[in-house]
Amino acid sequence: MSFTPVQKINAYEIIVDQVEQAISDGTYGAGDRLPSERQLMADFGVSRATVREAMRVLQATGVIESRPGDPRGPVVTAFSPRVLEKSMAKLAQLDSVSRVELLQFRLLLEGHASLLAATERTDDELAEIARRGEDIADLADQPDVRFGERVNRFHQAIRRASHNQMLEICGNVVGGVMAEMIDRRLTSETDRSSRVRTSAHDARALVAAIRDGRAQEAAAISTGNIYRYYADDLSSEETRRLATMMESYGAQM
Amino acid sequence: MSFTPVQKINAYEIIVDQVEQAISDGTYGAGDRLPSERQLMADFGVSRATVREAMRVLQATGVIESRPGDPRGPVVTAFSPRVLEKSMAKLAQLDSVSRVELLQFRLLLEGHASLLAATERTDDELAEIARRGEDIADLADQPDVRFGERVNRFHQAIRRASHNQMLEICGNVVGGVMAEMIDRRLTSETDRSSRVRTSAHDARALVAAIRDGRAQEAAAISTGNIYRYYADDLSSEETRRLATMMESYGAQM
DNA sequence: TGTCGTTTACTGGCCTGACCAGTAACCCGG
DNA sequence: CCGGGTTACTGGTCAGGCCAGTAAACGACA
Repeated sequence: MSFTPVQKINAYEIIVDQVEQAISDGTYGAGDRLPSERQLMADFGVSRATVREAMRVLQATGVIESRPGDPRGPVVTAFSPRVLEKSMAKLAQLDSVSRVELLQFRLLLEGHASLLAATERTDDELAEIARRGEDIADLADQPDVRFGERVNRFHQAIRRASHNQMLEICGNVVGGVMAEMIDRRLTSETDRSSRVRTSAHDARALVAAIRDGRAQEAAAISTGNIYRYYADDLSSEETRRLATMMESYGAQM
Repeated sequence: MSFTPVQKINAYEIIVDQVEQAISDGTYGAGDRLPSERQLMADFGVSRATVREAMRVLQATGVIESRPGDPRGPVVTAFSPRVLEKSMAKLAQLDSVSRVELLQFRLLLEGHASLLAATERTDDELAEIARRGEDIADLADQPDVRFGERVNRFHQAIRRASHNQMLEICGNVVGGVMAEMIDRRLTSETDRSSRVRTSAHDARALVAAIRDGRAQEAAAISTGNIYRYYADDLSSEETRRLATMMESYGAQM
């Protein structure tokens, strides 16, 4: 016989749980309106302060949105990756998550996004990918535009064409975090222009591979490009930890 | 010239931002104590209700923990993936995410976890993996123990040995969601025992591959096993969407 | 009849002030 | 030096109130 530890639950938590339950069992769906705070206060038999704390939590976790003055009450929001992004960004910036881990994870996501995009993409998506790819080359004449962000948009189009939402969202998060890191670090102009050149070149090759459905090649190009971007800064230990993964994609190191 | 949309910021949000800022710039670190609500109320020049709403948000996002009666005030918590897990779980349970997408994503994570574990694992981790693998075989005599959960624990040990926290956390979430799906669906006893047998067999092969550092093989076994588990239920279209990925791991379909 | 401003009845945001149960440091008697 | 009671705090919750904002209902005017 085992005892389960008693965990005292605050009043506001009960409200949060009930609302989440009501949403997950379909009582409320995206776009529906919750009762007003004053109504909830009567329904749950608690004070308004307690209701408000519960609303704050639901709002912070991306479950509802509320706006002062709207007589229709708080609205149940459709899923948005905002919360996911924030917590993942926090994880990524954490000291305990090393650069290698982040890079490994990114290679993994981008590699497979390219792989899937090569077979799943529609023609419209291919066109969008190609357009974003050309945008990178244009960077050569635009010294003030952020490089990391532009490249990330290219990869974003690929992730979308993978037709896998989990992959897409997670990739967007990690890609966004790393793009920001790049733009914060990139200072030297000569360095920038050389990076623009190689990235634009890789992008064209990648677009071609995706166009022709050469999935493995697409993955190899994609991961190879990302890898080479960071290669200079890596220690030998870090390089070793990436080797197995790069090999699995058949990419050049 | 572009204008940025005005975004009204609530009082509590300002408090949240300031506290998060103070933590990210090192003013407060894990384990440190925030001032009491009454003190913060004086510091920020707001009412206690507002301070409390801010505290609730910080608590919900896993930044602080607070306990009634503690004269030392709320404690700044070390990062915990709890929030990330929750939002990830929400993503995985999203209706718009299809079975194939979830399975694709899982194959991706488990495949690379096995790949990395083969080269990065310590001896202790290998022992733990082997132990969890044998636990699966034991299931044959324990009809009441949940199959999906047990297999997930095995994979969990592998994910841990990959030495990549992002991979580990995401894998745990997706693995957990799918394990639950399995246990909800698995009813027939003859079906169960046959699945136990094949899974136990695959687990032994996987442990051996990881032990010997045969990374690619480990990934192939891992993904192959997971795939075969669901293969019967897949439509031909779903099978097609998985083919490219399975091929990239060199796994049998 | 249809349009457009105004009213109105709400909404959420925030404040004040209060009571309670819990905690841990402090202090004092042994 | 030690142990138990005291005390000064903590967070949890409540009641009631004011404000600015919103949108729907309304009514006047064309």
